[in-house]
Amino acid sequence: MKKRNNPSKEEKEFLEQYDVTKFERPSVTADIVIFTLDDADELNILLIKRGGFPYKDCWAIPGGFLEAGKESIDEAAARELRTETNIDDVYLKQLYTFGDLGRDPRTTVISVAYTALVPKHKLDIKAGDDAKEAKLFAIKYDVNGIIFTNGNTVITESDLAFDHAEIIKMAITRLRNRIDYEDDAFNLLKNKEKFTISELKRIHETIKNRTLDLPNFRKTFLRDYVSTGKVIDLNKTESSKGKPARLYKYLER
Amino acid sequence: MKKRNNPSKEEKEFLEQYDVTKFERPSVTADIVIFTLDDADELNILLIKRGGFPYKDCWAIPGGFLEAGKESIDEAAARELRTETNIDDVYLKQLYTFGDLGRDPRTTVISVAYTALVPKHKLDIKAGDDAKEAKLFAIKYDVNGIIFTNGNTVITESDLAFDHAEIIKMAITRLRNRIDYEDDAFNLLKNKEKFTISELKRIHETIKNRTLDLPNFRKTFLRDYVSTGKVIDLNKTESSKGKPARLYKYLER
DNA sequence: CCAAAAGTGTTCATAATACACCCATGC
DNA sequence: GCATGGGTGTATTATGAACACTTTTGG
Repeated sequence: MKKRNNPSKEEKEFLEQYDVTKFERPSVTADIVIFTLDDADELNILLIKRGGFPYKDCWAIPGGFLEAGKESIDEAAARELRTETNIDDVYLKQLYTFGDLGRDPRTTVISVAYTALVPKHKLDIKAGDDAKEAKLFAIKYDVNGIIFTNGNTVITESDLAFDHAEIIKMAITRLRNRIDYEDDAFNLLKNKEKFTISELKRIHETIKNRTLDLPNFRKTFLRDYVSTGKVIDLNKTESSKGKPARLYKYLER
Repeated sequence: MKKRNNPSKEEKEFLEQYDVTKFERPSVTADIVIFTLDDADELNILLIKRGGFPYKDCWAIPGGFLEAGKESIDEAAARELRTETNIDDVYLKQLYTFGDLGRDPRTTVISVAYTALVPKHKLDIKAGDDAKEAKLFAIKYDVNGIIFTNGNTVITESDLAFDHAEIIKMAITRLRNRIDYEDDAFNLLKNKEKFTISELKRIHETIKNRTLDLPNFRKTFLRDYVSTGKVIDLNKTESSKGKPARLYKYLER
């Protein structure tokens, strides 16, 4: 926090008498779009089934009210992520703030939305306070737009609570736009310290929703990451089927 | 707003009894970084001198509290912009939401920051409620970082209230990153319906803080805007000094 | 030997950059 | 005619995409 230059006695008195009820205040929530890749390399999102009103039994992205004075909004988002998935220290970035009138039927609720990128094995999903269920859903598209599937369950945009469909769509768009010039994709690797070019390519393919050419992907990877020192070549290989693949390690910051 | 599927009687009762005081609520403000170009084609920002505590007599970006229930945050931002500059219908986009603990000494204040791009002649600057003065400042840089100058007045980062220096710096960075692939620059033209390539080039140069090559700028302009139909050639010219320049018109959306 | 996946090399189209030079106006 | 800014053309290099081909493993 920025340091202030000598608050005067006058100012101190003002602050002590400041009436916190002077303005009509909204509630503020931190809501999180949690992305991961499933074993079939499909983009998944964590949704919870709401246990309470409003939108009881509708699916929603996890989130919760900011406890004003106790935590920053970033901390509120991190707390919600921890509550729902038992993880800490993952990619968690602010997406956008939603504050239309009537987006929550109770009262004015400003939602500060975040995007989290998490490798699936780190997720320990548990339904939080207000949630009956919490599940991962694959993101697919059909004529009517985006859909979310998990086994027999199919969720459409209109099945989602509040304006969460809009939030999710913005999160996907942002993720797609960022992937070519930001390091976001590395956060979805099973292991950032030991991965192959093909693994990283599959993440890019999932996010962009199209196949990529491996030789070309390799070329740009070597140019943009290895040559610049952001990624180091471990000089080791790993084999499964076919020719053993070279292993790389992503260096944070 | 999304339509909800048949709120049950049970849900209606819940909503009627909902206690709005259940959670500790923060205050929410909409604060605006207003950019314009002065007659010397320098990037300017509107700052106000705070008339009340906290940070009395410090310079700040204009903004004000969201009147929850009466307006959306976007509307609050538009209202603040109108109050301070008497303008409507200009570029106004959400930038980022700032919600660190202690960023406002009174109480928890979440600030939803916006960026406005306005041609200077549209600005009718007036000091609002809480402001003693409102003035445009040229944005410059020196060893200690960003500074704001207007005649003899020089404002440094530490002269700004709250975390407004951080907000302004983020706004500049975002503006710079967007200018190559978004149409933002057109909003700073004196007249979007009638402008020359050189006028647009000067805006790009100001924002990027470096000179550009006119032949190359023209080429990309013709390729990205004229050929795509986003801008039309008016087939007219305007002369001042040197060869008369061809006039273009930007088509909104 | 064969399938499968990794890795190399070549070609082509497009884009960014630098810069030499010509054009139309006012004075 | 000459200074001034507008406008054209060309060469160089970087980037993105398509694709043919080779290499190394497991079975």
